[in-house]
Amino acid sequence: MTTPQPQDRAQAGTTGPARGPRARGTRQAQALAVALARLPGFASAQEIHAELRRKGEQVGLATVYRHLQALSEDGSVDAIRDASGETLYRQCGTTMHHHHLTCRNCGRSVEVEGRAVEQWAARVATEAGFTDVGHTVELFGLCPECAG
Amino acid sequence: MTTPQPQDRAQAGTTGPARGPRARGTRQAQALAVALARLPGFASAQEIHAELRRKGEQVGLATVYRHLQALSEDGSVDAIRDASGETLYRQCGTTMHHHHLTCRNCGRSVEVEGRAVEQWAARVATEAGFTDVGHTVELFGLCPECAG
DNA sequence: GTTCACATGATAATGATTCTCAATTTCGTT
DNA sequence: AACGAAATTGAGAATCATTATCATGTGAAC
Repeated sequence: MTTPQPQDRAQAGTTGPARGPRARGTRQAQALAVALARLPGFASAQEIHAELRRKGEQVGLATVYRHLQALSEDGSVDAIRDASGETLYRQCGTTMHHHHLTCRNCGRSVEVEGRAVEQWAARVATEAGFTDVGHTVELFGLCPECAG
Repeated sequence: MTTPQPQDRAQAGTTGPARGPRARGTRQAQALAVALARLPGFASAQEIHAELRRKGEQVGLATVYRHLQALSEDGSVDAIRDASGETLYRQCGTTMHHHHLTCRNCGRSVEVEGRAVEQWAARVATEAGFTDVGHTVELFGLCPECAG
């Protein structure tokens, strides 16, 4: 995952109202919440949308994107990018800062802590005189299941 | 940067002939080489292309993409992704494995070594039973110049 | 039951990247 | 110099995930 970084475009610093939906009461929001809770690893918005349709849920693609983006922004779900640049989402067990070891085949992932990395990043940043430094640290490999 | 990972699409394992151009003799390839050598940090393919045009070089966008991809594949240039997902390229001083501390404002970057990170990654991967593990580690911040 | 702010979704728009394929260029060989 | 096969180039079309539009739906407060 990535440490908080200022967004490029809209409301960069302004603590204005969030963009996406906030209420969890709608049928669509609940369906998405259930799907996310079941997912054992990272999945793309497209995959999650397809999964919802498969289960008979009537949810629009745009809505899936909107919710995932909103959830991602307030830290409810983590977002990473796969090798092809596609964004993958996952609901993690903790809200605390952590990283992921993700299977590049099935998406299953393990949450890992990286105290050593945090310290290394902080030291390197200071030495170079950079400020407001955030880091992106992701591990991709083959899980025991997919290794066979 | 990222440790070598199997490509998704074309010739995944086959040590077949590379896809992009190989000869450096063309006017376009040289112009790109010069531009890359001058660049003090990461820049997108679009930016590099624009820069070439600005200098009067007649080079097509597709050609810039092709060369950057080819150079990136054989390790001549490093590629990372910015916050918006766009790919940025840079010719680094070393071919050895390293990471970057990049200014998210001007693109200027510092090459940093991360022995600590490599070891952490290896340990975490082993503990989880994952194999063929690669990592993505990038630092983004504001350089001293852009901080003011 | 009326109202209204927010949520939804079909569809269009965006934008980086890749693909197509005919025209051009390179370079070793005459 | 000239030839010709093979590689390179590039304008424009095609991809494809993501975002923007905006008309319509919907739930909660009054």
